[in-house]
Amino acid sequence: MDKKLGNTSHDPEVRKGPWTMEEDLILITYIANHGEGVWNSLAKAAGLKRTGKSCRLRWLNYLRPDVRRGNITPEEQLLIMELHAKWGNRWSKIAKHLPGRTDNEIKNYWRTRIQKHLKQASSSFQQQSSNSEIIYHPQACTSQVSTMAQPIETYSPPSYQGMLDPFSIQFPTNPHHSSCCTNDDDNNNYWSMEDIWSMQLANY
DNA sequence: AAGTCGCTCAACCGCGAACCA
DNA sequence: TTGGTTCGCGGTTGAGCGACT
Repeated sequence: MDKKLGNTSHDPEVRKGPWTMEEDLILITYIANHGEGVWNSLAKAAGLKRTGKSCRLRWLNYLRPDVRRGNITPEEQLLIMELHAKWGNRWSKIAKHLPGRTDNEIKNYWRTRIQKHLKQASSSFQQQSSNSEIIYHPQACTSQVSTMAQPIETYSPPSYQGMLDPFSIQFPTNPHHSSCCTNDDDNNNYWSMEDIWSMQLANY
């Protein structure tokens, strides 16, 4: 039993997995009326069969009205790299400097994009270059920052450029739309935050 | 067309910190 | 001070989807 939570993970009453639109609406409506915080009691009071933890995560990472969705901009990417070089994996701290971005989003972005490319870059670096200076170590919290003051595209070694194409910067066509949920025509199974918020406002 | 692979990201888990009675 | 509860963080997992074979 997880003593940190009011509910146990074995509790059949506790729902896990993806949130439904109905659950989202309940959570949004409840927070709109009562405010956020005290997540365990909030979950109970709202009638959600979720842990407080799950509610908090859902709200902070997805439902909050000020959450920015869409691709990370070059400026944001640059900032993430600078701050990561300074602080390491302090995602929440980094997220505070990127308005509308969540720690989870930044963490995922780092792991799936930046870290992967940095690893590849550094390995190709080590293989073919003895006089090049490795300017960044993904895991080194105290690594030099000064040379990081540019996006990956420009600080990467020449041998690395070719593989940057898929990593090239893409500006979001609609920053309010989640890339995974509303990026195509048939969103039968998904809903955008605009949908949810318009429904919530209608209920409010 | 079907199967496989790789990538992305939402969500979960475990732990330590903070808070409170 | 102590023990219980809640919060917040960082690491990890797994479903979904597109690309590739």
